[in-house]
Amino acid sequence: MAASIRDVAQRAGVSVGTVSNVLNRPAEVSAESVSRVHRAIEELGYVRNDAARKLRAGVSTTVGFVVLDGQNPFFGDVVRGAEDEASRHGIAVLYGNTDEDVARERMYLDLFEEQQVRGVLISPYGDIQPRLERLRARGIRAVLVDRFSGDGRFSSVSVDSVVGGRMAVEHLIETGRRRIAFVGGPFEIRQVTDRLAGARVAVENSGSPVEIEVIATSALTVAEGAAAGARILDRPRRDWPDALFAANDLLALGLLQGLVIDGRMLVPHEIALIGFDDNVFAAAAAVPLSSMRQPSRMIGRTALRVLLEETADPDLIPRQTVFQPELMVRASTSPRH
Amino acid sequence: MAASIRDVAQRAGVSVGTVSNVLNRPAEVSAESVSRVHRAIEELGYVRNDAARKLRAGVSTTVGFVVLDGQNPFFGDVVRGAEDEASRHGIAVLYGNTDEDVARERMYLDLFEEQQVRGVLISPYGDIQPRLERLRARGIRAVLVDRFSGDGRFSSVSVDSVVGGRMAVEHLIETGRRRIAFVGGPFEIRQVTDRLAGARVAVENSGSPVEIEVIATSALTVAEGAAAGARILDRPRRDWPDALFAANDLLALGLLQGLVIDGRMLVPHEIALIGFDDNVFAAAAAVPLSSMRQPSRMIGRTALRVLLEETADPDLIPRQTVFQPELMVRASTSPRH
DNA sequence: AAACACAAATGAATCGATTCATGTACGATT
DNA sequence: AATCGTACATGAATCGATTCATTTGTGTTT
Repeated sequence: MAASIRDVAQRAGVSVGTVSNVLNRPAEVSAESVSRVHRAIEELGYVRNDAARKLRAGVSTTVGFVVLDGQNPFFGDVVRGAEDEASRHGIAVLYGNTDEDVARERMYLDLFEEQQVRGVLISPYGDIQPRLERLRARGIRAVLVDRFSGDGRFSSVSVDSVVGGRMAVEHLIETGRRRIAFVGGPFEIRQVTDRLAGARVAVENSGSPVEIEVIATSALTVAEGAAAGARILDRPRRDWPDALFAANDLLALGLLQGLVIDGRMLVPHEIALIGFDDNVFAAAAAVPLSSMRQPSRMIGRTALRVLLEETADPDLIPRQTVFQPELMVRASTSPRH
Repeated sequence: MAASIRDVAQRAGVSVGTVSNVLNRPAEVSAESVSRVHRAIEELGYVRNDAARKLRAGVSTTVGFVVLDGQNPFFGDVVRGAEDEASRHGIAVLYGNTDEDVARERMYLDLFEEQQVRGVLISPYGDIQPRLERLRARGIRAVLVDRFSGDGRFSSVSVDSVVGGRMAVEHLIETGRRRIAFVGGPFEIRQVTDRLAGARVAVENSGSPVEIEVIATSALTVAEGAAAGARILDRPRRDWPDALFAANDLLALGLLQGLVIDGRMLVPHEIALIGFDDNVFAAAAAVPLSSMRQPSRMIGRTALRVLLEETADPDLIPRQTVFQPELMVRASTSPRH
């Protein structure tokens, strides 16, 4: 059997209370005891039992992160940022992927509640306000990630998607495009509707006669992007848009692939293309992809930091952190000639 | 305060033992009691305290997964597969990213040990055999992922990288290439050396006068791939290889980007290119990328299943599961003309 | 020498779920 | 009527770390 704190105490010739103090508040213990206890720990290969610790002290060393789409490099980066910050505090990130599925989302929240995690980061899909309220009643705080908390009941860390959508389309208009299509969906995802809303604002603000249409997809994936691209090419040429704004880079990369005819890229000469997220593959695409950069890692770090601050001081009122996206101009939106 | 099992017992008018039985072995409890207990649980919003459960029963509902490179879509898929299987068993995956850093790897293993996870999945970087032995001594089993366990002390689930490397280069040779460069590194990563070894086998087996050189990279990333591509173009044209085998798709996609001159792709006409992993972005690249497909999700699922079987029956002896990679031929390795 | 202050160490009580030896009730069997 | 078997239910003991009221020890002050 693994050594317990009692074994360590016996070996070091001190009481269990002292061992616990060495572990948790060494300043209150004599140097002599500290070193004896450490030696005993070393010799026995003692490892603290987190379950017992959590049970008695009520503190947990894990936070849960419920992620919308684990395949998306953007979320990979966000998780990575949260993890970086967490590891600095000796905290582990329990990670759950919902894949835009309400049942899975619910399951992970249940699991985290049983585990009594220190707190929860979540990029929500369904309407989970009630669940989060319940968690809070239990003393588990939540921070929304990549999603603004409309009513301010929870803290959030996100990027302004409306502004991002506007900037993207303004850029398309400035470079001379007039027939713009927004490619994205499903519209249950808040980021999608926000980006579209921003796009519409840009169109309305432009003095020029710009048209915008919506091409709906059923998911934000490469495959859906490619399919949407093929659908566009099926139309008579005069009905083609001259610019595409994809709701994220996965779609955009799929579109890029779909917009190849006989090995000839239509991008950017016939059709400009801009994505959202600026993931690692955007710059690396054969036609380097213009995109709206989100500080993904920073979002993760910040969300974790906010969460820890809130759990440290439960009286803190929720706050919304909003980052601004940044336009990355690359070849896929070069003006024609 | 949150309701405990005692509160539930009181409300339902039964003993705590009965409540526990309802939760864990309902067959041994009368239907009457079951329904009363369920009603009480409902009314109180009772949620089981996992810490107390783990402390007493010694069973954990989490497994740890130590991942080499969380940014890599390949590992994203593997994690996803493990998660799918786990959620089916009501188990959560604690996930830690090492980013090819020995210290981080160690940190996560410590954390998992404290948490007394049910078991550990790990795609190892450093030499962790001793750590895993120690975990086992504590009753925590480990399964190696994407890495064959040389001495058979642990179970493993992986793809035969040597065979994969051989198949990739055989394909290059069959399509008429003769000056092959292997692009990859660091060589601390076992998969890299295995793939190179396979490549060498293919060269030796070929009757033809095929040359192979090694272009080393310091990481398996898109950026490193692009840099390697630029280095190749810096050479006088007669020293160019006519085919590249990249150790993974991230490198290959970077190479693709690097091998663009004045908007003209050198791939596949001047240089053929094949990657490894067949990640989502491979098929979507502007020059669709030939690659060695690994059943990534299946690897994750299988690893988790093996782990659960072993923890259920500690007497099981370790077994090695090896999948075969599959050659996906796309435009990037088309014969010239 | 007595009184006091302070530092350090002690160990029993505690967190909440599980387990298991023991108890109870009731019908079946002799 | 006595005995037995079965089905349920009970509740005290337990897991291991933490906490805190108490004790012990040492030095200082009067």
